[in-house]
Amino acid sequence: MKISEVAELTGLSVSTIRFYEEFGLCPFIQRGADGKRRFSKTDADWLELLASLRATGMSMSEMRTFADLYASGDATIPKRKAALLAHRQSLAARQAELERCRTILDRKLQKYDEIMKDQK
Amino acid sequence: MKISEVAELTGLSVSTIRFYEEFGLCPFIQRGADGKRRFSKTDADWLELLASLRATGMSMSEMRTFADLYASGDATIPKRKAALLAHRQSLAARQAELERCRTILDRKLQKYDEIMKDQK
DNA sequence: CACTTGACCTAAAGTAGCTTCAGGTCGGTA
DNA sequence: TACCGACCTGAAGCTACTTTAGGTCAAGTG
Repeated sequence: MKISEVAELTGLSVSTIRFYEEFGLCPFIQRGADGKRRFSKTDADWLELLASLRATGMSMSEMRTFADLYASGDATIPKRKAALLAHRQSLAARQAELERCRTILDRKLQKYDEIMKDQK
Repeated sequence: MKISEVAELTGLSVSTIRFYEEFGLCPFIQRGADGKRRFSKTDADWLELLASLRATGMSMSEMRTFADLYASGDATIPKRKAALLAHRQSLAARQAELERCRTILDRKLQKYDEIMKDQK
């Protein structure tokens, strides 16, 4: 798979994928004889997971910790599971926070409606 | 109201509030004779709204546009309402995206469970 | 009464997470 | 053969803050 295809698939930009690789988030990417990156299905799945973690607020350094576990093989799966469970918790908190902000926006919209009604 | 109290109230840091003022996001902050910022209830409410907008992904430049409308008085309320409605749409999209990411995490957690079960 | 502490101030530098740019190498096509 | 588009690297630029350095002032303490 080419880098542009993985970008399409994951929603990450081509630059971001290269940036992640340089940062050590995807350790196993092979190169063809032409020097270009070749992504396996596994690589693509891994990047999709990284994209979800990033989109839900995991920091680069946490992601690197997670990637280091990934690079160390299946023995680290319990640790990876624990990390994902913890992150799921923080995601729930983030979702609750977004809901809270939504009610603030909605209240503000209501106030605007009242003001506009009064002025008529 | 002191800056530290507004920080407490809004969840913004003291530095962020100063940064927002310098950037022109809160035009009406008065200073005491001692040179310190004094926040009215209205100022605090405005910063709370800014905090919600920021937390839900509005950019600084969009926030400035919004703040400029705010500074121009009640005549701009219809425009402000339109801006908030548009932003509410993008918030909904963001929430949907978080849900999507959550299912990806959950699927991954399930896979981990299967692998760990197989190994026993 | 001197002294320290703590909240505030400004201006400037540092940071995270990307994106954009400059400059170069290929393989395919008109 | 000459150009196009996708890839490459390394470095600079950008956004939204945070941290640091250095200073003022009021209040509390020995």
